[in-house]
Parts: sequence; structure tokens; C-alpha cells
Amino acid sequence: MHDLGWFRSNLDAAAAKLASRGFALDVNAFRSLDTERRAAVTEAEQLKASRNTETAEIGKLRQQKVDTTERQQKVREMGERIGALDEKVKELDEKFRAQLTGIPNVPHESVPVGKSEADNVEVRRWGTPREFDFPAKPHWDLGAELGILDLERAAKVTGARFAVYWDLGAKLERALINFMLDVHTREHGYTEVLPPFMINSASLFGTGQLPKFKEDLFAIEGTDYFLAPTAEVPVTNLYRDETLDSDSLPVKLCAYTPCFRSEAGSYGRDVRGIIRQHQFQKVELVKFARPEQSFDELEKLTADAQDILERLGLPYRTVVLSTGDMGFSSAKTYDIEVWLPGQNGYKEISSCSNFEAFQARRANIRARSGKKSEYLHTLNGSGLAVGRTWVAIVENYQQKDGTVVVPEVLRPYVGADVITPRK
RNA sequence: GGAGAGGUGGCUGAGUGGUCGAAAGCAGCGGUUUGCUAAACCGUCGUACUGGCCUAAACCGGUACCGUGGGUUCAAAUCCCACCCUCUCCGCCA
Repeated sequence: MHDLGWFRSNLDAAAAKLASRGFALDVNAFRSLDTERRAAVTEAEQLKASRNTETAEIGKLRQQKVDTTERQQKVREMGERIGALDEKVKELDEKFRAQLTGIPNVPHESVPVGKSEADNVEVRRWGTPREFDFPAKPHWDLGAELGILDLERAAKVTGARFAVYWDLGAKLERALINFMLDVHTREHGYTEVLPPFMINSASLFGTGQLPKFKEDLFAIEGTDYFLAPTAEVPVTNLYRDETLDSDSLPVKLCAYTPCFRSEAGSYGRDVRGIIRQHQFQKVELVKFARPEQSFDELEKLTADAQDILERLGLPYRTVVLSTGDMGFSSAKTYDIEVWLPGQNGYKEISSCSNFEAFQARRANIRARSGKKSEYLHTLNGSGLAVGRTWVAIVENYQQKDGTVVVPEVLRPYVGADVITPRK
């Protein structure tokens, strides 16, 4: 959500920037609704002001034991008119608010202008994809043959786009979670939190998933709760309606959670294997930063995520998303893409974004420094998506005999050097 | 799920119909004093929307906000109803 005063006075410039990310803002409609709303607000407030004056006088007169029946009748009639005006204001307010909250964030000036994914710009490449001297298999074949990944039974127990991990497959997933959390908390300075996996609608509004993207979520019937699509939601909203001490920033939190996504509209994409699931595990990094430090913090956060891949020896590249490919709330996003032999290409494994004050305004998260209180900046990024890291390890470390070598740093966590077929 | 108590500014906490955007204290900010620190003293100190104002800041007004939403009343932090949340006890449970 944008600052109303800023947005109003920079409307044309904002509209041009929004157009670059594919959002057509009807400037005239915005202006006329804004004007109409303000006129109604002013009218109602003026009437309320005179009612307040009248009311105060009635109070004084009654203390002097003066009869005020007639005045009271007059004010009652004013109240009726105010009631009608308030209805109108409320209606216009809701319309205006719906419009304003539906406008995406404005891209930062450093973001490349483009129409789509094709216009993303590579900013970093690490590692060299391995040359296989045998036909490399995709993870769904390896997983099935090793008996560590069971999609058939997951479909029986739940449905499509769910997975059951067995034995060393389950251990590998758990090892990755612990490894990532340990690196981030012990070496990158993040504080671990374990939040609820369900969140309410106010939290989803705060980070920007609601009201626009409801169809992407699993809702719990008969409640205001939803399954969290990412830990970004519960963790960012930890400080909703709070004011943090500016000196304590940046606050750096990391959290492991499962993530639940309906994946509406993604039919036919990534249907094989576990690249795209209704439930996947993720370790998330979240930062609360002062405005002037947030872009530095984005670089550091991205580096923290990349570090996990480097320690695991997984080749990756990092791209900065073009204006046309960015998420709703983001001002700038880096995607980290890991090399997957099964896809013969790079696949997104982390998305690191600076939201500037866009979420903070929605969630009312402030920072105070002395007398000055301002909206802080929020950031987050995957550190990393665990399921896709699992895929990357199985595919990149596969051997000719179908076994998978466990990367050195993970061996203490997995309790094995090689993943061999389940007995 | 049942019974009781409670939800007031950044924090603690007073306030049971009008003089309450709200006492007091703490924290913050500005100042006096001071070799420095501390203390003391004085002052200041909520947010959003909106008008003055073409735009922005400052300033001066207005409106709204005392968990949320309704209601009663000329007038609601205060009275009534519903809901949410917290605490205590009981039940149930990992």
C-alpha cells in the first residue's frame, strides 16, 4: 500500500512506473474517486463540527437548568443527516481503499524494465554444472528407485502435488532444515522463530496476499484462518501494529515452516516430481530495516541464501527480476536459481525481496528514533526452499549406480555418506 | 467447552454520561544547571484522515480513534448488545 499523500502528488510518475510492471492505473478514475471521497468527508466533518458545538452548548445550558428540548430536537435532526452522509463516506472510502490496496508496489530505480521473466538480468553465477558420463536421471526416477520419494501413496493419502518421503529421503529433508537454520542462526546472525502455520486474514493483508490473491490460499472453513503460504506472513506480522526501536534494526529472523499453496492456475506446469507442491518446506529469512539501510540488507540477505548453496556445492545463478516479473508487494527482487540436471537448466530456489515500506504501511510496523517515528522497511527471502534443495542434491549428486552422495556438510545431519536403496 | 476478572497513548496506570485526546509516572525530545556523567528543575511529547493551499514542508483549524462491530442519548472511554483477545479456576487433551 502506498502513502496516500505521496501517491496523490506523484500520481503520473507512479502510474508510469506501475505501467512498467504491467499494471495499468486509471489515473482519471483514481483522481475523481479521490476528489469525490474527499468532498464527502469534508461535508460530513463540517456537519459533525457544528453538532459538537451545539452539543457542548446544550451541556452548559442544562447545567444552568435551562430547557433545551428544542435544541435537542434540532441536533437530533442533524444526527440523521450525518448518518446519511456517513453511509456515503463509508461507501466511497471502501471503494477508494479497495482501489488503493489493489495497487502493487512501485519498482525501485535499479530494477531493469521489462515485460516478463525473459527480461530478468543475471547478476551472478556460481559453480559449474557437472558433466555426467552417464544419462542423468530426474529426481522422481531416482527418488522412486531409491524408495525415498513416494508420490503414489501421497496421492492416496491426500492427493496430487503432495509427497511422502521415506527413510533417508525424510532424513535428507530434515537434515537440510537443520543445516540451514544452524548456518543462519550461528553464522549469519539471525534469530530463529517457530511461528504458527496458520494465520488470520489481517496478517495476510499486512504482507499483501489479501485481498487480491485469495485463490492462491487454502482457507480453513468456518474460521478466519488460512494455511500459511510462506513464513513471510507469520514472521513479518510478528510486529504488526508495533513500533520498534530504530537502534535495534535491522532485526533479522529466520523460521522453518511448511508452506501451503493452492497453485491455482498452474495446471500443467512442473507436473512431474516435487518441484511444485501444495505443501513444501521452507526456511525463510525476514528482516526489519531502517529505510536507508534496506537495500544493503537486501544484498546481504541474498548473499546469506546463496551461501547455503555454496556450502552444499550446488551451482546457481542469481537474477534480478525485471519490472514485469516482480511480485505484488516488492520493490526489488533477486531470484536465486539452482542448477537442476533433470531440467537441464536453472530453477528458482529462493526469492529475496525488499518491500520498502509497502508491507509496513499495510501492517502498521514502525520504527522510532527519538521523537521521529516512521514506517520501517521489510525484507524477506527463502533461505532456502527445502524441497527444491532436496531435488538439487539428489539430481546433482547422483551416481551411475543410482545412489546419491551426501554433500560433506550434510553428512553429520543425515547420518550417512551415501543414499542407497531402502531395504 | 463452563465460571469469573480484564483489554485505555511507546510503557505503567487513573478515569462510571458533558469541563476527557484522555490524570499521574516512566521512556523520548528541547532547554537550564554541570569539568564529565548522574541527578534536579522547566518545557515539550499519540495516530490517521481532512480543510486552509496549485504541489511539498512547517503552521493553524476540523473530524475520527480508549480491543472490534453495532445500539441508546442532544452528548459515550464511561450505559446496553454481540464478537475477539488476555489472565485465573474447572473440564478435556498432546
